[in-house]
Amino acid sequence: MSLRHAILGFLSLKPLSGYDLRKAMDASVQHFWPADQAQIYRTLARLVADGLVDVQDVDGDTRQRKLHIATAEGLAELDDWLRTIHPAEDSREPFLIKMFFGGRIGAADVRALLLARRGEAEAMRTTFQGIATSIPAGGDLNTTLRRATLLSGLRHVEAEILWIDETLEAVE
Amino acid sequence: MSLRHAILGFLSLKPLSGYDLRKAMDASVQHFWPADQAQIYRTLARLVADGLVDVQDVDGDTRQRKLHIATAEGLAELDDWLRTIHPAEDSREPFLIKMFFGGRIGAADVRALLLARRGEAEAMRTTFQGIATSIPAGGDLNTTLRRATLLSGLRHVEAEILWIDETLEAVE
DNA sequence: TGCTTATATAGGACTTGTCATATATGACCT
DNA sequence: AGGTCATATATGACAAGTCCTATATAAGCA
Repeated sequence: MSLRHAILGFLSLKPLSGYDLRKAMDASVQHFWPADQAQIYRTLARLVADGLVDVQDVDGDTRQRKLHIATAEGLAELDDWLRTIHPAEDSREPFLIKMFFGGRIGAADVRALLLARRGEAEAMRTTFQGIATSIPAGGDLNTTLRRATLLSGLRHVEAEILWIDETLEAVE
Repeated sequence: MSLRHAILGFLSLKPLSGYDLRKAMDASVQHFWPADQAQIYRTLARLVADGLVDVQDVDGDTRQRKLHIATAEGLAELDDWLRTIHPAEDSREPFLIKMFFGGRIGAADVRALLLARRGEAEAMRTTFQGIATSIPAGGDLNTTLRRATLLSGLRHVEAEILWIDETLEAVE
């Protein structure tokens, strides 16, 4: 249920419409929290119902957007969540299921799967590197942490590429 | 929808009851595909309805278990899936959302989150290392690939630990 | 003027997975 | 004989997310 808190996080920065929220998330946290448009609106509605977010219709504007503002309770809830130490959630890796039963399809086909994945990982590495170098190290805490979320993605694709090469060699 | 294929994979090795399946999955693929008991039984029922798995009641046995056997179509479906190159799925990392908005709670609390996560990652590294060393390298394709799924987990926790240390330093 | 695109919100149907609970029996122990 | 544990299967209620579709308006362009 982290979308709730991701949304509260964005609203803690400034009031946003559902539409803006979607764009903001796509532009920043998409690689570790891809958000579905329908889900954003539904979660927003839920947050409003729970009193963690206020809505304000914008009439003076050109568009009929609904500005969402985090309430004091919303911010308190966000900070509580941020400070809580949650155990790591388990991840699902369909690709590893394929590897686990790869014996059925033989080494050649397994190599093809690994190479395809390697290509994807390389592309992601390039993307992450490009964005990461655009954020200089040594900024304030916010910048440092936002940079860190990117580096996390980068470190994991790097590890993935290394693992693929290692596995490719083992399958040889 | 990979549980379907994970199940087909296990049934391709030998017929199993839902109960056995759960134990087999917990003992081998749990770290990349944790399976819920209810979900296993429901998916099994679905596979039977789809003609990919046959059921056989075991009467002679002490227990009233239902042996599940992959049909020819089931195995064909499994192999098709194994050979298909699927694009990597996006992962959700609640922890990174916390990092992204960590500026709200300050460096000290962020460090606490990172250290807690580091502890978990270290524990997982130890577990993975223990199991990985029990599987010697250089076996047949099946063994190599099963070892590879473990090494994948190991490489990723290693990367995670490195990233945590890097981030801890940046937050200093 | 008409076409397309971006803005903006929302509901329906569905899938996957989780959590709790129900049920029943055989095995083992005291 | 009674209690507990492992075996074995299954359902109900729910949460979270995906995909598709509907709706409406403003902006920009040809």
